[in-house]
Amino acid sequence: MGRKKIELKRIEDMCNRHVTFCKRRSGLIKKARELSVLCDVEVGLVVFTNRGRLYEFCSGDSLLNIIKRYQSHFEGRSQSQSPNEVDTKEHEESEETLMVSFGKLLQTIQSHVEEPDFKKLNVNDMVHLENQLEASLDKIKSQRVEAMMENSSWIDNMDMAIAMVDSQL
Amino acid sequence: MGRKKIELKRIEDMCNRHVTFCKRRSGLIKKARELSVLCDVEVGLVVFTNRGRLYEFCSGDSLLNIIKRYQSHFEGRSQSQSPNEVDTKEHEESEETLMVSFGKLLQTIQSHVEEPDFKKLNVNDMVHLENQLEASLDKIKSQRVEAMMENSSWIDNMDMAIAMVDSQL
DNA sequence: GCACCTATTTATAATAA
DNA sequence: TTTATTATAAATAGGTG
Repeated sequence: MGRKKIELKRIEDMCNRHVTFCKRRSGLIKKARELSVLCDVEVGLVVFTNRGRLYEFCSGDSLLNIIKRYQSHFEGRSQSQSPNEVDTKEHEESEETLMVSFGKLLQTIQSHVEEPDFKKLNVNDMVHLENQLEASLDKIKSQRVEAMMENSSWIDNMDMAIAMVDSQL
Repeated sequence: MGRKKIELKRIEDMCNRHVTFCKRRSGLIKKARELSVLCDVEVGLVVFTNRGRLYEFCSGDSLLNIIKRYQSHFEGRSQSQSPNEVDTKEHEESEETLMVSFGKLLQTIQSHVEEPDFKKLNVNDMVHLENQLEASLDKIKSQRVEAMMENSSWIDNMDMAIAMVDSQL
């Protein structure tokens, strides 16, 4: 709905993409609010930019409440995949290999970080490292998700586990 | 956008309300998908009817991941400050502090990875580590983007830099 | 980044099936 | 509930300040 019809794919021009993001983000939030008011339903919405910026909307007090409600919706059953955009990834890579390469990657990054002039690290190198780290993270996540599928009681002791890790860090 | 303009308040006629809900719900989800594709952002959306029925959308694998990311966004600060439509950007953190904490995080993960029974690491711990790593990555990225803004010639020697890093890894 | 503009495209209200 | 129609209201692409 504009001067021109646009394709449904990532807008490549970064500047244009950002302008469109600003406009459509506010449009989406407006629609979410209208739906919640007109139809008397609870709506929760979160948007993460790739820079890690967060935008959110919720119809009630706090999104955390809606999230709780969402999570409790799945308690006691095996986690089913969300119907949208089902992921078909390749899980062929062995866990062993995956972890070794991830470890090496971490070492490389660590050595960079430990350098006193890390801040002067070439920005291009950082981009590359970020991308590799992200890719590794994705693979590990997908493996974890698989593990979760097999052990559906994982959510029960979540709080305890988080507390434990917190104390370690 | 219809034959008539309607007020922004709860539709009292239950039948009409439900028809409107069906139409607008699908419209909202369509908009959410478009935003995520066009602007390359992560979007999570949940809708609860007052009868407890759930409708959801997310741009990635699972809403649970987006929720985790959302929750980790608020870790380590005063809780319960999540007002609607708030742009939560905190770039106040000094680069120095940022890199130190990132380094510590890497060390922690590294020690986990190096353990022989890393594969048996509790899945919940891994989720937590993933989230922290992701958050750190986001912050570093945004700082890098800022740096790029100031030095716009960065793209020129991108290929060379990537080749260099490749040979290091 | 935001506010405004205008030509177009989209969403949808009313209605019926 | 979903689907189709169609007149109309809204959203928004591209642009300017």
